[in-house]
Amino acid sequence: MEQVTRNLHGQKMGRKGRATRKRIMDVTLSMLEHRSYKDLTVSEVAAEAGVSSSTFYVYFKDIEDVLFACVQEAALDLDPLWAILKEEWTAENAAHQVRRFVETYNELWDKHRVELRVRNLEADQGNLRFLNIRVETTRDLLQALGKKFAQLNPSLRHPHQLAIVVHAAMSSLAAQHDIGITAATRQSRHKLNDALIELILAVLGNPHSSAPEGAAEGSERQPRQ
Amino acid sequence: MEQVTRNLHGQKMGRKGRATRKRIMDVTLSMLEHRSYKDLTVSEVAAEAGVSSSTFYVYFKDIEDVLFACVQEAALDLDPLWAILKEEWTAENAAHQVRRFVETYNELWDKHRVELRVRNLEADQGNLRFLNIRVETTRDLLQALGKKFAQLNPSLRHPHQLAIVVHAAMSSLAAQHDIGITAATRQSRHKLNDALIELILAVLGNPHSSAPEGAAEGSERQPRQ
Amino acid sequence: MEQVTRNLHGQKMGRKGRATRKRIMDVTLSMLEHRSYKDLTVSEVAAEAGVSSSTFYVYFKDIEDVLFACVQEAALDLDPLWAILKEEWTAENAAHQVRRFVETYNELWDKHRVELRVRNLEADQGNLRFLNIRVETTRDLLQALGKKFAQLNPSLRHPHQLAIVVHAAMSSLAAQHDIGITAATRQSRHKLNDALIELILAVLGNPHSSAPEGAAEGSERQPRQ
Amino acid sequence: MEQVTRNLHGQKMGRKGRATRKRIMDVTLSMLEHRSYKDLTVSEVAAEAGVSSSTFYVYFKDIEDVLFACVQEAALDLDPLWAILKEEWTAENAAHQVRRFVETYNELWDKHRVELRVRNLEADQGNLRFLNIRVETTRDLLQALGKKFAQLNPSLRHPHQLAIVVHAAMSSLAAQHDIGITAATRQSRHKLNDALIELILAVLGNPHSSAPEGAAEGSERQPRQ
DNA sequence: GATGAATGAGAATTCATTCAT
DNA sequence: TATGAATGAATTCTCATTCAT
Repeated sequence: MEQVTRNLHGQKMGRKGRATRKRIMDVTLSMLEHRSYKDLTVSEVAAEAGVSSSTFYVYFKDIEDVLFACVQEAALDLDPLWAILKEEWTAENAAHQVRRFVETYNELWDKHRVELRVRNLEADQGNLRFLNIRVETTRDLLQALGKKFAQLNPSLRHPHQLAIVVHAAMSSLAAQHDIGITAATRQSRHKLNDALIELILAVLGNPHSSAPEGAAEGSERQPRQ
Repeated sequence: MEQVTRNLHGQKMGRKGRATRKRIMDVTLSMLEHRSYKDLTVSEVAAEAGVSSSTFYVYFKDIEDVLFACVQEAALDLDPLWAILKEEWTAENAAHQVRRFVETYNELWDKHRVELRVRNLEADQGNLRFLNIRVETTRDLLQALGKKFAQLNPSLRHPHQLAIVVHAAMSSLAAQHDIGITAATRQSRHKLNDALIELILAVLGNPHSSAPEGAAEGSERQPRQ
Repeated sequence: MEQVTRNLHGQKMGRKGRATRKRIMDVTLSMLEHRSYKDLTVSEVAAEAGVSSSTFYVYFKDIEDVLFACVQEAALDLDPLWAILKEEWTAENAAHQVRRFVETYNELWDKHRVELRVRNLEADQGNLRFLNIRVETTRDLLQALGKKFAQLNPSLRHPHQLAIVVHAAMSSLAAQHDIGITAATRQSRHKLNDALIELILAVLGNPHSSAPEGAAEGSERQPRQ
Repeated sequence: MEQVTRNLHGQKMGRKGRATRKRIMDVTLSMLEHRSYKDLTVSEVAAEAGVSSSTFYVYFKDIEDVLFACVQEAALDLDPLWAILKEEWTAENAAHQVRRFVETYNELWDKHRVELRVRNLEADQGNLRFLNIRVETTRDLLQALGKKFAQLNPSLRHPHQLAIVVHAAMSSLAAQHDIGITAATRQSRHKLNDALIELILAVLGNPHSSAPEGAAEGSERQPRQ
């Protein structure tokens, strides 16, 4: 992904220009934490960013344009997941690796919640460029995850589809989790992760049970089956 | 859910009024099959429904209001799922019942795709009334599903959470499936369902293999390992 | 002023019809106690009166029409003032009569505040029928008042103009007095009346000082000059 | 009263912006000379000012908002009255000063008739910001006038209330005077002023007779009794 | 005597967008 | 690099008003 270096007027951006552009992006994201996408206006974003709306148009075509830029940026941030996938997954550490994968995935959603939510929202409605970037950023990852599954349990009939399903569950849970943040729902996030992991391990042949590592947060004792 | 009997002008609705109201709802849903929610306008909807936009405002406050009414209506249509949950789930028929549940769930999404997508989209953005109706319509269902899981596999640590996770996967898959409908994606839908079912059965202790029943639509039958 | 006996559809009004018509008038007046005339709508008035807006049009052409009817009704209620003017005003009872006149005038405003305010508001903006009814209801009264003035102090250069001026003061004070009703402003109303009466008596040659009759309300003792 | 420096879009107003804003205010006032307040529309005002209605909303929220700005401006124009109140009022010149005060007051109404009428109309209906500005602009003035009264006639029981009453009369007369301008009513304005002045002087102890100074316009001079 | 139902007409309002500076 | 100023073009929205029942 090449660096954006010129604004929409074709001018090379200097330090100040880049700062303004970044500010608009940041402000847009932070506004979306509390407001609905469909009600966000250029003037409001500009005002919040401390520039006039004319200035907005120096850097972006419209709000969607800003958000696409944000989504692109967020898409670069998959390294932590790849790191895990590049390690060895064995019957012995599968439980551990699966847990790390799920938790890292959640962390990425926490970090890029707004961008990912917008990406999915647009993609689900058929917006092509968001659909593409979702496919592109997910495909290889799910491919790799599917391979891990296949390798851990060679008898799986659809390892790749399984990866897709697991991913569907993860992203759906991650997308919902922060709504109405309360101690109660926070707690249950861990339980949901535990359930998800249990599910995955079961299909992988459940090589080893997985005790949650930071087991402090209210997940109940687990009678070994 | 009590019957709506008065329009926004406080008039009692007669047959004609109810028909007009319904027409606006239907038209809104069908337009959303091909257009983005945030670009839908009252004037367009009204025109498409064959009424003036003033008439629109006799029955609804805005587009969101129409959609909420649609979501409410769709929420009443859960009987098919409840029917399955009210049957006996045994080790012998678990595979069968799980498959029926998943497929029925998919059918409901196919029938109410637009309403459910909008419901989730608004809920995910924190819109309270959509959030509430989502919780309300899902809660008891997942409770019941969790019980089935617990009963089939008493050693499950988090049967209820498992139901939530399974539901997350189902709805995420169902929500995405129609984008760019092609023979290819249709096929993969069956594969994804198979994978999902495999996943569920695995965690339930995989009592019996599940061969897809209506195997007509190109999903490969694969004799178990 | 002949009785209104037919509605705008030309139908003779029976008991029920007259009741509905009256209800609309009453409701309009009472709404104007707390809302601005220019924001009042037919639908709101109708709703408040418990009828549909179609029904409104059976009895009145528009809101102004209702109000004009109200103003006409209020205009019939000048007898208390005429009663005082028909009595004898002598040097001895002048103070007493002036005070009665002023206080009775205030009572009429308290009773018909809304109608009179609307009448003046429309008249001041040049609305002819309101202008006329104001002139008609005031003319003879002021004529008579001027005569009393002339009779009590024959040296007055402009007794009639004086009556007009006095009336201007009275109505202006009466119109403002209820704004922000507090114990404080209520009290000051009596003081203002005292001042007004003092003014009138002064120009009448101040035949006898006028001690406020119900002297309870905080008006100070009055050193004789 | 601090200078308005930003428009409703938050932009700093430059020369051009200020001019446009002023033009809208001027046009609004002049339209109200011949039209009723409640029928004035934003589109009409904008058109008359030679701008689009969008431009109107750059500077004002609605018509009331324009008018409030006008009223604020008019409220600054009380210097001529203050000038008179800062002079010495003696038994010898009282008649002269009172006449000057009354006539100057009338001139201010002639100059700001529309603003003042709207201010009173809104205030009388309970509109708070108009109520406040009326109180604020009148309070000190009446205070000062009351002091003059008290000083000229120390035996007055309610000099301040007297000032209020006198003001009520003045403003009521001034407000009505232009309705149906005719030679006849013009003449009577002078007579009414004369009557008012006579009234005031009477209560002040009538130190000296007051012959109208600019006696050209048909008001009869009447040598005192 | 009353009112559902619908709407025409126009007014309010919003907003993205342009352009000269 | 930034922004006042202005607006076109919709869109929303309101309301009085009509008419058939």
